[in-house]
Amino acid sequence: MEIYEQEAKLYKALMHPARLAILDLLRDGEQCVCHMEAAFGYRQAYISQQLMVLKEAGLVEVRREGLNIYYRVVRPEIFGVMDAMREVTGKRPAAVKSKLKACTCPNCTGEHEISLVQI
Amino acid sequence: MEIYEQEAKLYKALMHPARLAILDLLRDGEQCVCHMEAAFGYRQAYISQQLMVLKEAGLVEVRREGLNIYYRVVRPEIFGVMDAMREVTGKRPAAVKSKLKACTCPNCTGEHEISLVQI
DNA sequence: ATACTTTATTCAAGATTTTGAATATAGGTG
DNA sequence: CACCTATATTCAAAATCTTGAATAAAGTAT
Repeated sequence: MEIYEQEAKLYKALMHPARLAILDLLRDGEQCVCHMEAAFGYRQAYISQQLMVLKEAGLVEVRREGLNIYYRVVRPEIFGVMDAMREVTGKRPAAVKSKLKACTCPNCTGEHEISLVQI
Repeated sequence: MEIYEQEAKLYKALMHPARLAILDLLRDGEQCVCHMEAAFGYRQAYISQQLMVLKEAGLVEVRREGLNIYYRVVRPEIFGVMDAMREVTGKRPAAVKSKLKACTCPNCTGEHEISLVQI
């Protein structure tokens, strides 16, 4: 039964709305924590806690660049799981382009456009 | 964010080894509770509790036939989620043919062979 | 060094899950 | 009806999850 235990742990990592939202935001590549604050309006400590859960599950990894810390998904197959779940519910989340104004990371201030969550 | 909440509830239903095992057993059609007792060695009350979780999540439904009660999956798309998760872990569970000896339901006593979990 | 920014950790109270034990219910049989 | 069998429900203690508040740490800039 230990395979089921391993799977159960991964489902547990997905078992939270904020973590699902974070993973969706990471679909098109790494994002800094400030992005997630700006996108969702959660407090920083809260996001950091949820990111730790994803990291302990082995789903994301971290990279530091100056002041900012970027998270990325290291098991892209997890998006297959999320897509399959949307076949069950029949719904998909809206893009999160809105309310990204407050982010101050170098990727966002000025030059490039905000990346969307395209599903 | 309510879509994420709905998804999170479904992941929560999958977040338990016993429930994953039960769903695998239901891959090839309905099974009575006694099957699950025989297949996994869990006590009856325990299985019944896990089945209630799956039922409340809307993943399974029930049919009574005489003394026996048969559960079946009503959202087969959930198997797509489970298969996708096995792409993440790279492992798949073994068939559960073994230890089904003790089951006494009419489908098992004598006439037909036990159905396997074929993935 | 000092101050500031970004992110991480710790702590604790409340909520929820897990699990076993005991008991209840519902249908079948004699 | 009395009894048996198969399954469901209830209850409670232990474990875990959630969430906010406070604080720490690590890097940058002056």
